[in-house]
Amino acid sequence: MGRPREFNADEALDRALHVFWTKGYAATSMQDLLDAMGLSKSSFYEFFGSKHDAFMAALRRYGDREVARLDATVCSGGCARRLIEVQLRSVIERPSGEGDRRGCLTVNCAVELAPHDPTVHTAVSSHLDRMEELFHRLIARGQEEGGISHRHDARSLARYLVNALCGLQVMAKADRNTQALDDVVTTILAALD
Amino acid sequence: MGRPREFNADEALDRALHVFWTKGYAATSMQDLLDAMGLSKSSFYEFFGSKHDAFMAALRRYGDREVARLDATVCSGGCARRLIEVQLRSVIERPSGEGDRRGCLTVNCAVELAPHDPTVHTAVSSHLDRMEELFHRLIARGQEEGGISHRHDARSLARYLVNALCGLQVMAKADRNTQALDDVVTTILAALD
DNA sequence: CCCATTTTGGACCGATCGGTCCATATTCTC
DNA sequence: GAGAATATGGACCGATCGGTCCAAAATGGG
Repeated sequence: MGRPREFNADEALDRALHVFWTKGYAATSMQDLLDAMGLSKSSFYEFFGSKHDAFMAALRRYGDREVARLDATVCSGGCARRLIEVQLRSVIERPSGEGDRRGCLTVNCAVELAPHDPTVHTAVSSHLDRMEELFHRLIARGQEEGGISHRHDARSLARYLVNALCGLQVMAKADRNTQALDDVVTTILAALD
Repeated sequence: MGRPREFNADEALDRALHVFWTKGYAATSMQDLLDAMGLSKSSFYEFFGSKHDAFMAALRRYGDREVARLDATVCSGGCARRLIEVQLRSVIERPSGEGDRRGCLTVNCAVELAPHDPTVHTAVSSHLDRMEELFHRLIARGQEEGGISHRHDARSLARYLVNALCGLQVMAKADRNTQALDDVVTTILAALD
């Protein structure tokens, strides 16, 4: 009953996600959002509540997706050591000149908003926790299978990798040269030997 | 000749730096700046040109200071390995509840602005380059003295440490728990053995 | 076909944005 | 103390900020 919605809510949220991801929260205006989402102000406020609400929805969707992606990787059953390498390299392999260098939305939010916005802080923490957990599982498996040494315990290695990954996200945003990033990944991975 | 300035330009810039560092560029309004710096709009625009100009001046001052600090550390002649550990721990040792979790302004800018602002990108690159260079010197010395192994070459280790440091800055902003950060630092440092 | 229900476009809101401008205030030189 | 030079306070600018509101439009059920 009632007038039917003229837009796809999922798609609209994805477009909002893309804008926030590219420009950051503060630098994104309502007009930016409405233009990208292709809906009117009243529809936006009806369905998303506020700029901040929409942002939180987008951030949570982003986190869930990233976690699901890593989860699928972990469950794929490939060589743990190799899967970790692929995960690290995927961060730096976007060609230097390419596009917006959006980086990782969670890292972006950790930097821009987490210190002052408890809601964002919670979402960021949750994402990092889940990433750490998945890496932990992956590393434990790698250690059982022998591809990863027991020099460090799995928990420490998981935390270490999350940290390294966040560092790489920053390096990629700063557009560091490819050779340097390659050195970094190689050195990071040596901790698994 | 002419009416004398009523404020200290260095001090005013430092106050602006503090605001940008705490709130980020976009979230800092002119009013925020004027309040913190204690000067009028006309004085601000007379001496700093624009919000963006003032920001760049603050960012460069910050970078120079951080580089000078690390340089002093490197030149202090202490045990290289130990100096590196201190440098890493200094990032995470601010009590979790304390203050604003401002992190590192260069990392903040790399994330918020570098992808879209060439001037910022240049300043960030310069800072990271100089940090890498100082770490390189420190590591090379540590390898000569024997406190750091030759398992990795000094250049790669320097880049690896810059990356790790940026990761820790993100973790600190996200207010990760102390135990986890400690694990990370320990694991990072193992690369020097 | 009419009404209840829901969505939509867009006018409108006060506040604030970064920035300009100028009259006034304060100094120094002569 | 007159006049050149510089600094300051604050009025003022158009644009934009995030958000509200309501009349018009579009649907389904009766």
